[in-house]
Amino acid sequence: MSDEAPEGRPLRADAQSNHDRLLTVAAQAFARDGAAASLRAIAQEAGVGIGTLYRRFPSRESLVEAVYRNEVAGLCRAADELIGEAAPLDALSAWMERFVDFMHAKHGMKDTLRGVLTSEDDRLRTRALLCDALATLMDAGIREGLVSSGPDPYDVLMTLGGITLIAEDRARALRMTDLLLNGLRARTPPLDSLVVVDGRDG
Amino acid sequence: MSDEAPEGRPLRADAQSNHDRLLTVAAQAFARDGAAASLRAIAQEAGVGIGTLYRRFPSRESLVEAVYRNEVAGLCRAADELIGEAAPLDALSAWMERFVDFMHAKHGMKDTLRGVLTSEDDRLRTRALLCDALATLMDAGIREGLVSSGPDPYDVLMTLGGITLIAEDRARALRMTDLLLNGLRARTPPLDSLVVVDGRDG
DNA sequence: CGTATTAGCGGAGCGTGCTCCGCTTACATG
DNA sequence: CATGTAAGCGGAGCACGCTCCGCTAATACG
Repeated sequence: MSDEAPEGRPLRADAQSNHDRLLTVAAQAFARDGAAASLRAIAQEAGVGIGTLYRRFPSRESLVEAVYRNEVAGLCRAADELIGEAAPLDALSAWMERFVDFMHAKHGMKDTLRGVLTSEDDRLRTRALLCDALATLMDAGIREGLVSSGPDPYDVLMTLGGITLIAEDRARALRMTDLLLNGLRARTPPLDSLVVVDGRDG
Repeated sequence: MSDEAPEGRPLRADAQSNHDRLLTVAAQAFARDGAAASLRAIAQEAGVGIGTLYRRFPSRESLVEAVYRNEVAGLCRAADELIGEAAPLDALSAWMERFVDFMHAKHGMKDTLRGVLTSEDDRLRTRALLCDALATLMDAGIREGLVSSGPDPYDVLMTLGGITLIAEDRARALRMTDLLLNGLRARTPPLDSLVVVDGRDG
């Protein structure tokens, strides 16, 4: 938990220790109580004042993001592995499933996670990380002509995020993901290389 | 504002009057302050206690839903009109655009609107209304072979809802909607009625 | 009209998120 | 080691959402 190294000059020793303790306690609290965990209680359990918590993590999102940063990073790394293991569309599908499962596991943190995905705050690098991972997966599909080159990966990520935000159960989320995936597929073969032989009315 | 007629025995006269006043005041408050409008303030301005507000509208969603019920009903009615006016896919696209605009206008009410869309509460008929409207639009497309018959309209509505929840700006929401629409399209024309005449490599 | 019943009322009260600012103390410097 | 200073601390305080329950008065009925 000491792997946090904020930019700028290093934190004062006591501040760093408080920071680390907050993260540890917050991780436990979120796991135990869900996103509804009281920030006041977290601060108290970590032995700091509520003011200290808010100075270090100005928004609930920033705390959540810090707690789950490693997990998200793992999700992003998985994209590269999947590309090596499966056909592009399968890799894309599998990654989206992992994304859904990750978000689903954070049950009750939906409002917070929306903040993570949409915040303008540059310090929240998570969004950019996810976006890169998805772009990599899409590119692999585009190179093989299986995925349309039109859609912006960011839009796709947001749609995926929207799905996980609103879907109550995993099964529905996966069906919705399929819908999205279908929308991503390139229309093959190209229309102008085709002709109708047995048209039964248009 | 007196068009509210809850099921069961009619409200006592004073209760009905309070109910109506709450709706009027809430509509103004939401328009003025967004979803963040203080329910306490609304109750006070309507001249009732906070307890009364919560008894009549147990959740924030239920109040929001009541305030916007008419608007949503109009949106649903528009589906039928659009079917008469435009080709199925265009009608579907146009309706989705109206949906996006409606939600966008309710800026800041995203958490609340998610509740309206996902709540299990049967008294919130809004979701069913929207679902029916969307199903009608999809059916029109299915009959002409333009829309895939696979996807459940509810899933589609949820995806649309997810898009409007997470998209910050209208343009992005519309691009995401296009993605969804693309996922809904039937693969036309049927593959087994086609033959490649001028394939330039797959 | 008089009365009983019960639908309806309203605010005290608890726990929440978040801000603000006077106090404390770790660290650089001599 | 002594000291100045600014980085850091922490909780009082405010407004909020929501619940609970004793009080009030509208209505049904004789």
